Amino acid sequence: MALFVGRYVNRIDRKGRVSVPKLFRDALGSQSFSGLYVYPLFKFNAFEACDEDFMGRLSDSLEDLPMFSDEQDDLSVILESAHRLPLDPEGRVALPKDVLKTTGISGQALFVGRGRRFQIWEPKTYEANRGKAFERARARDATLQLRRPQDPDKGED
Amino acid sequence: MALFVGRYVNRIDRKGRVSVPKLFRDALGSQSFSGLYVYPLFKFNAFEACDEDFMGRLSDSLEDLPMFSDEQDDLSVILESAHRLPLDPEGRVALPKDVLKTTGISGQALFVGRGRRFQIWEPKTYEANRGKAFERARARDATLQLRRPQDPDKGED
DNA sequence: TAGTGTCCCATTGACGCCCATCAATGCCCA
DNA sequence: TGGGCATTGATGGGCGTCAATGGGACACTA
Repeated sequence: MALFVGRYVNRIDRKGRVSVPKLFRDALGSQSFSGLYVYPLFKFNAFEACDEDFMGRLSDSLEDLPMFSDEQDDLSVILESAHRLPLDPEGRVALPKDVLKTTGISGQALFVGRGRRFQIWEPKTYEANRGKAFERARARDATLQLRRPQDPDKGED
Repeated sequence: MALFVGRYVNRIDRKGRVSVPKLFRDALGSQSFSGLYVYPLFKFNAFEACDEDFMGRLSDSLEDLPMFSDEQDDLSVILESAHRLPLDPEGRVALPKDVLKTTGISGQALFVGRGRRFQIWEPKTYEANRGKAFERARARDATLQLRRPQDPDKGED
Protein backbone atom coordinates (compact mmCIF):
# COMPACT_ATOMS: atom_id res chain seq x y z
CA MET A 1 0.00 0.00 0.00
CA ALA A 2 1.08 3.55 -0.66
CA LEU A 3 3.44 5.08 1.87
CA PHE A 4 4.44 8.71 1.39
CA VAL A 5 7.08 10.28 3.60
CA GLY A 6 9.38 13.26 3.39
CA ARG A 7 9.34 16.66 1.72
CA TYR A 8 10.34 17.48 -1.84
CA VAL A 9 10.42 20.80 -3.67
CA ASN A 10 10.00 20.73 -7.43
CA ARG A 11 9.82 23.44 -10.01
CA ILE A 12 6.78 24.48 -12.02
CA ASP A 13 7.59 25.05 -15.67
CA ARG A 14 5.98 27.69 -17.80
CA LYS A 15 3.38 25.20 -18.96
CA GLY A 16 2.24 24.67 -15.40
CA ARG A 17 3.74 21.21 -15.14
CA VAL A 18 5.55 19.83 -12.12
CA SER A 19 7.32 16.54 -11.55
CA VAL A 20 5.78 14.36 -8.88
CA PRO A 21 8.70 13.05 -6.79
CA LYS A 22 9.81 9.63 -7.96
CA LEU A 23 9.13 7.95 -4.64
CA PHE A 24 5.59 9.28 -4.60
CA ARG A 25 5.00 8.11 -8.14
CA ASP A 26 6.24 4.67 -7.18
CA ALA A 27 3.97 4.60 -4.15
CA LEU A 28 1.02 5.46 -6.36
CA GLY A 29 1.84 3.19 -9.20
CA SER A 30 0.15 -0.06 -8.31
CA GLN A 31 -3.22 0.68 -9.81
CA SER A 32 -4.98 0.85 -13.15
CA PHE A 33 -5.06 4.63 -13.26
CA SER A 34 -1.63 6.22 -13.54
CA GLY A 35 -2.07 9.49 -11.75
CA LEU A 36 -3.42 10.99 -8.57
CA TYR A 37 -6.38 12.75 -7.02
CA VAL A 38 -6.17 16.12 -5.31
CA TYR A 39 -8.66 17.89 -3.06
CA PRO A 40 -8.50 21.10 -1.02
CA LEU A 41 -7.92 21.26 2.71
CA PHE A 42 -10.19 23.25 4.99
CA LYS A 43 -7.60 24.33 7.46
CA PHE A 44 -4.87 25.43 5.14
CA ASN A 45 -4.42 26.88 1.69
CA ALA A 46 -3.00 23.62 0.48
CA PHE A 47 -4.20 20.57 -1.36
CA GLU A 48 -4.03 16.96 -0.43
CA ALA A 49 -3.30 14.21 -2.92
CA CYS A 50 -3.87 10.48 -2.83
CA ASP A 51 -4.32 7.42 -4.98
CA GLU A 52 -7.57 6.01 -6.25
CA ASP A 53 -7.95 3.59 -3.35
CA PHE A 54 -7.71 6.31 -0.77
CA MET A 55 -10.15 8.49 -2.68
CA GLY A 56 -12.60 5.60 -2.59
CA ARG A 57 -12.03 5.25 1.14
CA LEU A 58 -12.71 8.93 1.61
CA SER A 59 -15.88 8.70 -0.42
CA ASP A 60 -17.05 5.69 1.58
CA SER A 61 -16.31 7.50 4.85
CA LEU A 62 -18.54 10.35 3.73
CA GLU A 63 -21.31 7.86 3.05
CA ASP A 64 -21.07 6.83 6.69
CA LEU A 65 -22.43 10.23 7.64
CA PRO A 66 -26.22 10.59 7.65
CA MET A 67 -27.55 10.95 4.14
CA PHE A 68 -28.99 14.45 3.43
CA SER A 69 -27.33 15.83 6.59
CA ASP A 70 -25.62 19.21 6.60
CA GLU A 71 -22.51 17.50 7.82
CA GLN A 72 -22.40 15.22 4.81
CA ASP A 73 -23.17 18.08 2.47
CA ASP A 74 -20.44 20.24 3.93
CA LEU A 75 -17.74 17.62 3.85
CA SER A 76 -18.72 16.46 0.40
CA VAL A 77 -17.31 19.68 -0.98
CA ILE A 78 -14.04 17.79 -0.84
CA LEU A 79 -15.21 15.52 -3.61
CA GLU A 80 -16.78 18.36 -5.57
CA SER A 81 -13.54 20.29 -5.56
CA ALA A 82 -11.33 17.34 -6.32
CA HIS A 83 -9.37 16.78 -9.52
CA ARG A 84 -8.10 13.64 -11.13
CA LEU A 85 -4.62 14.39 -12.49
CA PRO A 86 -2.99 12.00 -14.94
CA LEU A 87 0.78 11.68 -15.03
CA ASP A 88 2.57 12.47 -18.27
CA PRO A 89 5.26 10.09 -19.59
CA GLU A 90 7.93 11.91 -17.56
CA GLY A 91 5.99 11.68 -14.32
CA ARG A 92 4.65 15.21 -14.26
CA VAL A 93 1.18 16.58 -13.62
CA ALA A 94 -0.41 19.84 -14.70
CA LEU A 95 -1.75 21.65 -11.65
CA PRO A 96 -5.22 23.09 -12.34
CA LYS A 97 -5.71 26.84 -12.11
CA ASP A 98 -7.75 26.74 -8.94
CA VAL A 99 -5.02 24.74 -7.24
CA LEU A 100 -2.45 27.33 -8.23
CA LYS A 101 -4.75 30.11 -7.14
CA THR A 102 -5.81 28.90 -3.71
CA THR A 103 -2.36 27.63 -2.76
CA GLY A 104 -0.49 30.59 -4.24
CA ILE A 105 1.88 28.20 -5.98
CA SER A 106 3.75 29.79 -8.87
CA GLY A 107 7.41 28.95 -9.16
CA GLN A 108 7.81 25.92 -6.92
CA ALA A 109 5.61 23.27 -5.36
CA LEU A 110 6.32 21.49 -2.09
CA PHE A 111 5.27 17.84 -1.80
CA VAL A 112 4.79 16.68 1.78
CA GLY A 113 4.43 12.98 2.62
CA ARG A 114 1.64 12.12 5.05
CA GLY A 115 1.60 8.34 5.08
CA ARG A 116 -1.27 7.13 2.96
CA ARG A 117 -1.58 10.50 1.28
CA PHE A 118 0.50 13.62 0.68
CA GLN A 119 0.03 17.36 0.44
CA ILE A 120 1.00 20.05 -2.03
CA TRP A 121 1.97 23.47 -0.67
CA GLU A 122 3.51 26.72 -1.69
CA PRO A 123 6.81 26.47 0.21
CA LYS A 124 6.51 29.75 2.13
CA THR A 125 2.93 29.01 3.12
CA TYR A 126 4.02 25.67 4.47
CA GLU A 127 6.77 27.22 6.50
CA ALA A 128 4.40 29.82 7.91
CA ASN A 129 1.72 27.31 8.88
CA ARG A 130 3.58 24.11 9.60
CA GLY A 131 7.05 25.27 10.44
CA LYS A 132 6.36 25.13 14.14
CA ALA A 133 4.53 21.79 14.18
CA PHE A 134 7.61 19.96 15.35
CA GLU A 135 8.22 22.41 18.17
CA ARG A 136 4.57 22.22 19.20
CA ALA A 137 4.71 18.46 19.38
CA ARG A 138 7.94 18.65 21.32
CA ALA A 139 6.58 21.22 23.74
CA ARG A 140 3.48 19.25 24.55
CA ASP A 141 5.39 16.00 24.99
CA ALA A 142 3.31 14.45 22.26
CA THR A 143 2.81 10.72 22.47
CA LEU A 144 1.14 8.28 20.14
CA GLN A 145 -0.70 5.09 20.88
CA LEU A 146 0.86 2.70 18.43
CA ARG A 147 -1.42 0.26 16.73
CA ARG A 148 -0.53 -3.32 17.54
CA PRO A 149 1.35 -5.25 14.91
CA GLN A 150 -0.63 -7.46 12.53
CA ASP A 151 -3.87 -6.04 13.84
CA PRO A 152 -5.88 -5.44 10.67
CA ASP A 153 -8.44 -3.33 12.52
CA LYS A 154 -7.69 -1.53 15.65
CA GLY A 155 -10.98 -2.10 17.39
CA GLU A 156 -11.66 -0.27 20.60
CA ASP A 157 -9.39 0.22 23.55
CA MET B 1 10.22 -9.59 12.72
CA ALA B 2 13.01 -7.11 13.19
CA LEU B 3 14.87 -7.14 16.49
CA PHE B 4 17.61 -4.60 17.03
CA VAL B 5 19.90 -4.69 20.04
CA GLY B 6 23.28 -3.25 20.96
CA ARG B 7 25.32 -0.17 20.04
CA TYR B 8 27.62 0.32 17.07
CA VAL B 9 29.70 3.28 15.96
CA ASN B 10 30.45 3.66 12.25
CA ARG B 11 32.23 6.28 10.25
CA ILE B 12 30.64 8.80 7.88
CA ASP B 13 32.54 9.21 4.63
CA ARG B 14 32.85 12.43 2.72
CA LYS B 15 29.81 11.58 0.65
CA GLY B 16 27.72 11.39 3.80
CA ARG B 17 27.43 7.61 3.67
CA VAL B 18 27.58 5.30 6.65
CA SER B 19 27.48 1.53 6.93
CA VAL B 20 24.45 0.19 8.75
CA PRO B 21 25.70 -2.47 11.19
CA LYS B 22 25.46 -5.92 9.67
CA LEU B 23 23.15 -7.26 12.37
CA PHE B 24 20.73 -4.38 11.81
CA ARG B 25 20.78 -4.92 8.06
CA ASP B 26 19.98 -8.56 8.58
CA ALA B 27 17.11 -7.67 10.88
CA LEU B 28 15.70 -5.33 8.25
CA GLY B 29 16.14 -7.47 5.25
CA SER B 30 12.95 -9.50 5.08
CA GLN B 31 10.93 -7.16 2.88
CA SER B 32 10.59 -5.99 -0.69
CA PHE B 33 12.30 -2.67 0.02
CA SER B 34 15.93 -3.01 1.01
CA GLY B 35 16.53 -0.05 3.24
CA LEU B 36 15.15 1.79 6.21
CA TYR B 37 13.04 4.76 7.25
CA VAL B 38 14.23 7.45 9.64
CA TYR B 39 12.28 10.14 11.49
CA PRO B 40 13.22 12.72 14.11
CA LEU B 41 12.56 12.32 17.81
CA PHE B 42 10.76 15.01 19.78
CA LYS B 43 12.65 14.53 22.99
CA PHE B 44 16.20 14.25 21.72
CA ASN B 45 18.31 15.52 18.88
CA ALA B 46 18.45 12.07 17.43
CA PHE B 47 16.65 10.09 14.76
CA GLU B 48 14.85 6.83 14.96
CA ALA B 49 14.98 4.19 12.23
CA CYS B 50 12.72 1.31 11.38
CA ASP B 51 11.69 -0.99 8.57
CA GLU B 52 8.84 -0.47 6.15
CA ASP B 53 6.38 -2.52 8.16
CA PHE B 54 6.92 -0.42 11.22
CA MET B 55 6.58 2.79 9.22
CA GLY B 56 3.28 1.55 7.85
CA ARG B 57 2.19 0.81 11.40
CA LEU B 58 3.14 4.31 12.42
CA SER B 59 1.21 5.75 9.51
CA ASP B 60 -1.86 3.65 10.28
CA SER B 61 -1.67 4.64 13.95
CA LEU B 62 -1.79 8.27 12.90
CA GLU B 63 -4.84 7.52 10.76
CA ASP B 64 -6.56 6.28 13.89
CA LEU B 65 -6.68 9.90 15.01
CA PRO B 66 -9.47 12.00 13.51
CA MET B 67 -8.74 13.23 10.00
CA PHE B 68 -8.10 17.01 9.85
CA SER B 69 -7.65 17.19 13.65
CA ASP B 70 -4.88 19.31 15.15
CA GLU B 71 -3.56 16.30 16.99
CA GLN B 72 -3.18 14.34 13.78
CA ASP B 73 -1.65 17.31 12.02
CA ASP B 74 0.95 17.91 14.69
CA LEU B 75 2.00 14.29 15.02
CA SER B 76 2.13 13.88 11.27
CA VAL B 77 5.22 16.03 11.28
CA ILE B 78 6.98 12.75 11.96
CA LEU B 79 6.02 11.49 8.53
CA GLU B 80 6.71 14.84 6.91
CA SER B 81 10.21 14.85 8.34
CA ALA B 82 10.90 11.22 7.61
CA HIS B 83 13.24 9.86 4.96
CA ARG B 84 13.28 6.61 3.09
CA LEU B 85 16.91 5.52 2.88
CA PRO B 86 17.79 2.71 0.49
CA LEU B 87 20.82 0.58 1.25
CA ASP B 88 23.57 0.59 -1.35
CA PRO B 89 25.11 -2.73 -2.43
CA GLU B 90 27.65 -2.46 0.41
CA GLY B 91 24.99 -1.94 3.06
CA ARG B 92 25.40 1.79 3.49
CA VAL B 93 22.89 4.62 3.60
CA ALA B 94 23.40 8.29 2.80
CA LEU B 95 22.29 10.40 5.75
CA PRO B 96 20.32 13.43 4.55
CA LYS B 97 21.56 16.92 5.39
CA ASP B 98 18.84 17.65 7.90
CA VAL B 99 19.67 14.48 9.78
CA LEU B 100 23.31 15.50 9.97
CA LYS B 101 22.30 18.98 11.02
CA THR B 102 19.79 18.27 13.76
CA THR B 103 21.79 15.44 15.27
CA GLY B 104 25.14 17.17 14.90
CA ILE B 105 26.54 14.03 13.31
CA SER B 106 29.65 14.67 11.25
CA GLY B 107 32.43 12.15 11.60
CA GLN B 108 30.74 9.20 13.26
CA ALA B 109 27.24 7.85 13.78
CA LEU B 110 26.09 5.75 16.70
CA PHE B 111 23.46 3.07 16.08
CA VAL B 112 21.47 2.10 19.15
CA GLY B 113 19.22 -0.97 19.12
CA ARG B 114 15.72 -0.45 20.49
CA GLY B 115 13.93 -3.70 19.77
CA ARG B 116 11.62 -3.21 16.80
CA ARG B 117 13.45 -0.07 15.84
CA PHE B 118 16.77 1.63 16.46
CA GLN B 119 18.17 5.11 16.89
CA ILE B 120 20.95 7.10 15.27
CA TRP B 121 22.90 9.53 17.48
CA GLU B 122 25.94 11.69 17.47
CA PRO B 123 28.09 9.71 19.95
CA LYS B 124 28.79 12.59 22.35
CA THR B 125 25.13 13.62 22.42
CA TYR B 126 24.18 10.10 23.32
CA GLU B 127 26.82 9.97 26.00
CA ALA B 128 25.47 13.16 27.53
CA ASN B 129 21.95 11.73 27.70
CA ARG B 130 22.60 8.12 28.55
CA GLY B 131 22.14 7.04 32.09
CA LYS B 132 19.52 9.66 32.76
CA ALA B 133 16.74 7.37 31.63
CA PHE B 134 18.12 4.64 33.83
CA GLU B 135 18.18 6.95 36.83
CA ARG B 136 14.66 8.16 36.16
CA ALA B 137 13.37 4.63 35.88
CA ARG B 138 15.05 3.76 39.15
CA ALA B 139 13.72 6.86 40.86
CA ARG B 140 10.15 6.19 39.90
CA ASP B 141 10.32 2.47 40.57
CA ALA B 142 9.26 1.78 37.01
CA THR B 143 7.39 -1.42 36.30
CA LEU B 144 6.23 -3.05 33.10
CA GLN B 145 3.27 -5.25 32.35
CA LEU B 146 4.79 -7.93 30.18
CA ARG B 147 2.70 -9.08 27.29
CA ARG B 148 1.66 -12.73 27.46
CA PRO B 149 3.60 -15.13 25.28
CA GLN B 150 0.53 -16.56 23.50
CA ASP B 151 -0.98 -13.21 22.71
CA PRO B 152 -2.06 -13.39 19.08
CA ASP B 153 -1.31 -9.69 18.73
CA LYS B 154 2.26 -10.32 19.61
CA GLY B 155 3.49 -10.50 16.05
CA GLU B 156 5.48 -13.66 16.02
CA ASP B 157 7.62 -14.86 13.19
C1' DT C 1 -6.01 30.01 -36.81
C1' DA C 2 -5.15 30.50 -32.17
C1' DG C 3 -5.35 27.88 -28.06
C1' DT C 4 -4.77 23.77 -25.36
C1' DG C 5 -2.98 19.48 -24.16
C1' DT C 6 -0.14 15.32 -25.14
C1' DC C 7 3.96 13.15 -26.34
C1' DC C 8 8.79 13.01 -27.49
C1' DC C 9 13.60 14.31 -27.27
C1' DA C 10 17.73 16.72 -25.19
C1' DT C 11 20.37 18.33 -21.23
C1' DT C 12 22.47 18.12 -16.70
C1' DG C 13 23.45 17.13 -12.22
C1' DA C 14 22.79 14.15 -8.34
C1' DC C 15 22.89 9.66 -6.81
C1' DG C 16 23.36 4.65 -7.09
C1' DC C 17 26.43 0.94 -8.64
C1' DC C 18 30.76 -1.11 -9.13
C1' DC C 19 35.48 -2.10 -7.96
C1' DA C 20 39.47 -1.83 -4.88
C1' DT C 21 41.48 -1.65 -0.36
C1' DC C 22 41.78 -2.17 4.54
C1' DA C 23 40.77 -4.22 8.98
C1' DA C 24 38.81 -7.47 12.12
C1' DT C 25 37.45 -11.90 13.05
C1' DG C 26 37.34 -16.79 12.83
C1' DC C 27 39.35 -21.06 11.25
C1' DC C 28 42.88 -24.34 10.24
C1' DC C 29 46.94 -26.65 11.02
C1' DA C 30 51.49 -27.44 12.61
C1' DT D 1 48.41 -22.96 21.51
C1' DG D 2 50.26 -19.66 18.44
C1' DG D 3 50.79 -18.05 13.77
C1' DG D 4 49.13 -17.64 9.13
C1' DC D 5 45.39 -17.66 5.93
C1' DA D 6 40.58 -16.92 4.41
C1' DT D 7 36.34 -14.65 4.89
C1' DT D 8 33.69 -10.73 5.33
C1' DG D 9 32.37 -6.30 7.09
C1' DA D 10 33.70 -1.44 6.74
C1' DT D 11 35.53 2.23 3.92
C1' DG D 12 37.02 5.18 -0.24
C1' DG D 13 36.54 6.78 -4.80
C1' DG D 14 35.32 6.71 -10.02
C1' DC D 15 31.79 6.50 -13.29
C1' DG D 16 27.36 5.46 -15.52
C1' DT D 17 22.45 5.95 -15.06
C1' DC D 18 18.34 8.11 -14.27
C1' DA D 19 15.22 11.75 -12.23
C1' DA D 20 14.17 16.46 -12.94
C1' DT D 21 13.66 19.97 -16.21
C1' DG D 22 13.10 22.63 -20.61
C1' DG D 23 11.53 23.06 -25.14
C1' DG D 24 9.69 21.58 -29.63
C1' DA D 25 6.42 18.73 -32.61
C1' DC D 26 2.01 17.28 -33.41
C1' DA D 27 -2.50 16.55 -32.67
C1' DC D 28 -7.47 18.09 -31.61
C1' DT D 29 -10.88 21.72 -30.91
C1' DA D 30 -13.29 25.93 -30.57
